[in-house]
Amino acid sequence: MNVTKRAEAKSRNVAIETESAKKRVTVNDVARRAGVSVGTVSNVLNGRTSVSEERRVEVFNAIKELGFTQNLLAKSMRSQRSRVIGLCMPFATYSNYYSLVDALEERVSEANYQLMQVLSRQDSDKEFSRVQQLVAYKVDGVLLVPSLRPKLVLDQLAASGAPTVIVNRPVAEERRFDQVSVDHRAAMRAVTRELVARRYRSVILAVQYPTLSVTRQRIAGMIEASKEAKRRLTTDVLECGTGRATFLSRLETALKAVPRPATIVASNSGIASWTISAFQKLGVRYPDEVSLLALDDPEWAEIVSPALSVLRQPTLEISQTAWDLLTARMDGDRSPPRLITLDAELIFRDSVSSH
Amino acid sequence: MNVTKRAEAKSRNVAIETESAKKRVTVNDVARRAGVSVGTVSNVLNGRTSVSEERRVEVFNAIKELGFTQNLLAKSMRSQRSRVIGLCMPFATYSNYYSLVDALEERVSEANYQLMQVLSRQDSDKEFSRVQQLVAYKVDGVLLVPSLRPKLVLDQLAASGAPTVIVNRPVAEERRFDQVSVDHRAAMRAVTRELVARRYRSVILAVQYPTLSVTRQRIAGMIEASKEAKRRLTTDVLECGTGRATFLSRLETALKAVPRPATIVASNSGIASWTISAFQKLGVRYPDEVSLLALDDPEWAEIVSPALSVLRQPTLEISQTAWDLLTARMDGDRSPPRLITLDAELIFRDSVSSH
DNA sequence: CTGAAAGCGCTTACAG
DNA sequence: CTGAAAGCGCTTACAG
Repeated sequence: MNVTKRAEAKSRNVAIETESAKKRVTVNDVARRAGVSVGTVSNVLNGRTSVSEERRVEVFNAIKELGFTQNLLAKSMRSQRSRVIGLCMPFATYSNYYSLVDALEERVSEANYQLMQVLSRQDSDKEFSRVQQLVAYKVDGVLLVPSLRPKLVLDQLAASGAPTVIVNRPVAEERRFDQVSVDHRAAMRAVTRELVARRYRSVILAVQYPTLSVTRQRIAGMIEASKEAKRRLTTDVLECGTGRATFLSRLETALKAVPRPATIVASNSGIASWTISAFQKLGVRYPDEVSLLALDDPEWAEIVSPALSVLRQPTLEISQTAWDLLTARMDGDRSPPRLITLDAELIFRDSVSSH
Repeated sequence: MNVTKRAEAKSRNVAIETESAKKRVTVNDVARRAGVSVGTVSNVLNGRTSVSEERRVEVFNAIKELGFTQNLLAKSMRSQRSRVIGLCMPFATYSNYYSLVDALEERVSEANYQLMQVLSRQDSDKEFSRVQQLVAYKVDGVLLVPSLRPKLVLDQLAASGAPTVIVNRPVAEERRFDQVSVDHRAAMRAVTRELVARRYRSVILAVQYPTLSVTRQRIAGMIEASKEAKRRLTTDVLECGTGRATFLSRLETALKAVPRPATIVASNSGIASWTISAFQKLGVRYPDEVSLLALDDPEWAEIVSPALSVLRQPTLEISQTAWDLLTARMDGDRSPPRLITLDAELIFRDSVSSH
């Protein structure tokens, strides 16, 4: 109905400018008004130097008088550049992710691009179809925080030829795209070493997705550090399950079996929050009985008491690096894909005691 | 360089399918392969019934063989419908906002639309230019959480004719667009009444943006409730300022002047978090000395201790309603704009004592 | 420096 | 049910 209305309004009577008839002003109208050709209008619009000052002024006047705005869809289509960036990530509601969105939106919009955002919700089928849409909209580039099984989506991106940067979650064996993330293995090694130095006897890594590349790297880092330790250190991985109730009982069991003093390392702030709840319910006092550390840095870390120790992800640096890599690719950079790792910052607060 | 490369690859040699020559498969190629016209391919693609089963199969085979994917830019341009929704909000990093993004992305993508997201960062100039971009990309509809001074952007949207729904922050005197939000005045009235019933003698509303419509409505609600109260209730508004240090000293001053028992009502979870920090620094114990309540519901409300009392925003309901309104408008609904208000849920936890 | 023409990849009446 | 043609609103070589 809307469309029919528009179609009517448009049929051969461009001159009409009634309130009701939705004026659809194009470069043609501007050209006519300014007494130049559409090519010249286009040249003015795109800031090409080849237009005389006099005509430029005429064109700008016509644009103002007619209230013309460029149709970016048409422009994208003709110039084969959409100036749209696709962003696909598993979630929007974790600190790690919305901080990234915030930082990327800044980069992207300052470079005069738009952000088209989709969520995979950690489901690789959804991820595939969402990214397919992005590709079909001819985004100039894709920023991807991959799901658990990103093989198909990555094949799809490779086939599409869309410049792509993998962010935050490295994909092992993937050599077609740039990747930027924290070195999760080194970070977890550093965390574990620090716990050893503080005379902890056990570390439990609480994870949500055991098969996730990030998780595996963290486990590897934890084990490395425990092997090289002079003191004996028990390490364990706790699968959190999908519900709070499950987690609560698993945590309770795990705590019984573990040599003290022990630390729970929560792989994200969601789990850290579950853990604190669980501690409250179980009557476990931290850090007196068990310590706690989270592998990302929620905004509430300092207002819970005791304050939460965290590994702070370098979100700004990650987003800046990802954007730089992506723009280089969009500008035609054909050099071999790069794997960039950044350092996270370890911040100890009251939730881990010093012994 | 990228563009030149593509242009080369495309010049008249569609048949070539070398690895290097980026195949750009179009409906023309599909039509040729299937031995039908492009019109028929289009009809198949759009699920029109007017195509014989036999041809449909041929077309689908050709699509599969050639690895064809529709160019949604071209489709949008020709059909005058982009199936893209523009979303503009001030921030991405507050619970209120990222929950909304999450819920809206679900609605939007299930309806086979895409989300183009921009942030105004509470700056009306930025808001204006970002929304201009959205309009220029011919989004089919706009969801707007307005900034402080949204007049120009709303005029712009009205002029563009893009169906628009104002979300979360109602704009007074605005009658051109649908609006959906919590009735902030009623909600604050309810909060205040409840505090009166609990024998509180003073309420301080801590706000970030005194001129924001939401803030003014809340103040009005607070004052209404205080006037109707049988017991005397002191009400005050505390401007938080832009930095934590400023806030800390202002809060300290405010607390001295106020009759006890008193409650701080934080207008969002960010301020609630600042307040908790400030309490910790000032050695103020809540709720013993002062109570605390936040007007949105961060995920950390239950893990701080004492647990935070909140007014929970009906994010899911808001996003569902906004989406319903928007789709109706996009489908041509021309009925008078509606102003829909939803109820928020008041949840008392330990941060407000019962006296 | 400027204009006329072709074309980006689709959809949409309109004949047949 | 199907095809040929026009056109969405731009940009881009190419003449002049």
